[in-house]
Amino acid sequence: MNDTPKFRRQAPDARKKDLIDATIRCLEKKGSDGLSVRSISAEAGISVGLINHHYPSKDDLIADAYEKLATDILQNVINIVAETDGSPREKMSAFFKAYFSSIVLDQKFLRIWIVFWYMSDKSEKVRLSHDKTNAGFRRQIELMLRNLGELPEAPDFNYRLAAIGLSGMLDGLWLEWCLNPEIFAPEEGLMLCEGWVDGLMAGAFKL
Amino acid sequence: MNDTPKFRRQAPDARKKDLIDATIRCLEKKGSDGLSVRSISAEAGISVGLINHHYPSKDDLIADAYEKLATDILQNVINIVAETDGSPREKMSAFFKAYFSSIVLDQKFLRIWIVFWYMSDKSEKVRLSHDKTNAGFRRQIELMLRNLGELPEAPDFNYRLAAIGLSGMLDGLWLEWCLNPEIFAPEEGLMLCEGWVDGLMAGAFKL
DNA sequence: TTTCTTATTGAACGATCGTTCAATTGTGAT
DNA sequence: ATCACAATTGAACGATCGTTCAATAAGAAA
Repeated sequence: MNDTPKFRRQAPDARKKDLIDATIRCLEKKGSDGLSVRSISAEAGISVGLINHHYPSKDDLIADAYEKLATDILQNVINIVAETDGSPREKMSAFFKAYFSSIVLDQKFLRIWIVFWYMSDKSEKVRLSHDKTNAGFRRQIELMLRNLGELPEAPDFNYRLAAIGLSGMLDGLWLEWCLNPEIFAPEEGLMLCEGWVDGLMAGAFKL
Repeated sequence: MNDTPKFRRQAPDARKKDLIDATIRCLEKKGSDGLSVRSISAEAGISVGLINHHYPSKDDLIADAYEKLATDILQNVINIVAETDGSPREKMSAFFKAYFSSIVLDQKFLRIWIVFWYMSDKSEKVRLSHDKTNAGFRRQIELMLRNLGELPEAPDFNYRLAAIGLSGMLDGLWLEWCLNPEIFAPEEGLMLCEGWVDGLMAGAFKL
């Protein structure tokens, strides 16, 4: 009679990938209102029950989505830096340019991040995803600063402390721009970070 | 027979103050789990219905609590700076010292702030409280930078841009320290900010 | 003491939440 | 073509949410 199937079966791994993507899309579009299993399953085009078939709880899905999105964003930036041939200083500039583009500087990301942070307070799983991705970001910053610091013309400075300062400034500017993009332009944020690194290389800080 | 009253009446203003305080205490203690009217009313020692008698909705109470807490914290810092006699540069240092003390740098505040940010996405009222208090913070930073810039030995720099850079660094370090206090010590954050201002006054940045 | 105002209570309501599970059905293996 | 497995469905459950509102009673005014 009716030979159009009511649903399509998928292998667990493929379905989980779909669910993760749907979760990210859902949080992008609806923010904290997109956090419910019904909202996510509607976005994924599947029934409510399927989420708990593939995940022990909603929190595990959120944690996976967190890790996927954060890793993707960082990887996008890293790829752009890797494609740039040049000195460590030029690579740092390439990093800033990518960071202050819509690859990172996008209000939808803060909208999602707030939900992740909110969930981190409730769920151990989400907090673990947070810690892992945060460490990856800081490691990347520190690596670039180390390459800078090993140049012959570079003054002595504390790599760890410099990485904290720079990622603090990056995070802070990202946060503030997302909270209110009218306060300053992305290029101004970029200029502030370039200036900070110039100051560092000129020995203006005692680190 | 029983002459101990079942409850004590309070004037609306006094009761609202109690509710605001209870909300802040509740969010401090329980984070996002302390957001419900039942949780808040239990903390305040009153019945569930009373909140909606004094506030049209829960969001209005949250917005009031946001504004109260943010204003109080900023005021505490301003008071300490005001008590400090000295040059604009010394006042800036007093500000940093207060900022990197538990007056501002306290994990419980981020826990509360995440709830506020989370609510900002849902409630226009909460977002207004956020915008207002954020502007007050930035205004204070810019004022101190202006006092610095008007010194005869100061180089020319853009006050607005400098305020964005400094408050970005302050916000970012606050956020990162609260997310994971083991990454760096408060004194290190203070040192980074002092170094940034020293660089600014030495003309290391082109702002 | 009596009256009147209104702050306060707490049960009730409808909505929504995450999760469960028996029934269904797509799909590859036989 | 048939079987067996398991991916998928969707109704149902109990918990919790914010809000409403009729009943109550505290406390000032008369």
